[in-house]
Amino acid sequence: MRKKPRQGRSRSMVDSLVEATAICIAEDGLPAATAARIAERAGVSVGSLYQYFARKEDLYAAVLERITVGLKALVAAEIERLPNKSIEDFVRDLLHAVWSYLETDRQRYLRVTRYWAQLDFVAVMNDLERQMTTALGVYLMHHPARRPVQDLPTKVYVLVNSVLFTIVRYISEPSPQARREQIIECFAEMAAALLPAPTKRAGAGAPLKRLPRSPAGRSGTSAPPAARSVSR
Amino acid sequence: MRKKPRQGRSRSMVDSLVEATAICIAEDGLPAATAARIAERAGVSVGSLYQYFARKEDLYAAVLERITVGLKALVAAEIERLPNKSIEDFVRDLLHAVWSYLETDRQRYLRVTRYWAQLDFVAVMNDLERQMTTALGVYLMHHPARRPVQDLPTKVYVLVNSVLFTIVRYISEPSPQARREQIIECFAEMAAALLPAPTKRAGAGAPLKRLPRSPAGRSGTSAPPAARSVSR
DNA sequence: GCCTAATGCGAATATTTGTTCGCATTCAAT
DNA sequence: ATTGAATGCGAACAAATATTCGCATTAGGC
Repeated sequence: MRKKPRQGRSRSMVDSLVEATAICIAEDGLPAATAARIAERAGVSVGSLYQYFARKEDLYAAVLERITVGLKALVAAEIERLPNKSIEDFVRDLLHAVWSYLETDRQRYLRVTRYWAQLDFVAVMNDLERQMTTALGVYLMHHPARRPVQDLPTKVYVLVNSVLFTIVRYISEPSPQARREQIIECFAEMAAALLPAPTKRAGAGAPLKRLPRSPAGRSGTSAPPAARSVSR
Repeated sequence: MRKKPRQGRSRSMVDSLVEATAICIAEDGLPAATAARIAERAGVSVGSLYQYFARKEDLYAAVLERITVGLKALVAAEIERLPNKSIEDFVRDLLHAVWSYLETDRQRYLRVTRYWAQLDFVAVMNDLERQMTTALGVYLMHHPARRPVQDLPTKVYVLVNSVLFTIVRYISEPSPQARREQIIECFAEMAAALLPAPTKRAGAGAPLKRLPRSPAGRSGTSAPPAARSVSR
């Protein structure tokens, strides 16, 4: 950012500029998000735009930052609740939360994320991965299954990528065949298969049937005392 | 295409133009793939370019077409061999093939695919999905498991998207933690969990351990006749 | 109410890009 | 060798875009 907004009006202008950028990208695509159009949408002049953002890429970065902050907070909050849940419920709840978040404001964030290759979304995903890996690592240490989980980082890498990109892709073509609920269930199943749950019943590692969204996570595993959440 | 190349030299020019477009996109990104740059890379003039392609978007489409043809052929070939394999082996082999294909020529195709949102890659993915869904539907009809597979189209949708985007993402940031082999194994495991194999051994539905790439699929299942339902 | 720094403006500039057009060159059939 | 069509060229044009700059307006402390 070229200059810091000191007064109230300029702060709100910067804010509406970032928002306008997000709208432009979401509605007309990244190439159409030009300086002039963004300024117009924000109701300010281009001159004012360049007073706070040296290059238009900085605006893109600001949008990404805005998305990221919310996303990270949300994931952190879900991780906080992980110790009391089964992996399956954790994934289910996390996905519902993430999906809802990305869908706010007519899927604004979701549509922006389509251009991840040209924005710098990889950094965000790396963070998410790290966060998830350590959290799940701790969880699995406290809920040891008969069969230890191997290659946890790889599995998290695959799961995080799969989830995010599938959601993003879903808005590009909602596929009448697959509804949101089904997709989420599918991922819950996949995660449970990859990270075997702490054998709550003596049966096989694979989940038997998926219940119609159990009332609340609460699969009676009392969180072991030591080693709390792994917030960052 | 504006005009059809009749003579040999023009045909090869069109070809080198498409190739140059792919290289430009792969190496410097879609926004940098301008008409002038593409023509220069192809060693022809812009005038010649516009003699065969009315708009530069047509060039992008041609690149996508080129990628698609190979990809579809490859998938079709793997599907051909599906009946004699386990799901796990099928996924493993398919992924190796797809990955290798997308990696040819310094990952040229892979890098192009990053811009799927701006090219028209959704149509390709829809095709792949359809192809896979019917193939797996037939397979599951002939290899009924104890627990019937539900929501096959959804699962295929999720798997196809997950696989493709994870591969594409992998080249953006190879993630030292996860190597290619591990990722493929991971997907094989996921697929096997989602589409329960025809219980080759009496044990649980989930695969016990992943063997170090069994010599050849050949899971001796002589297709049972009757065929169970594959609910969709 | 005054004054200075902060803010806001939008016409103007310099590049970049997509696309066209008239002319030169080459091909292939005769 | 001749000839007409196909091909190739790149300067030229128009539109879009990023970014700047001098000037007008406003806010908030005194």
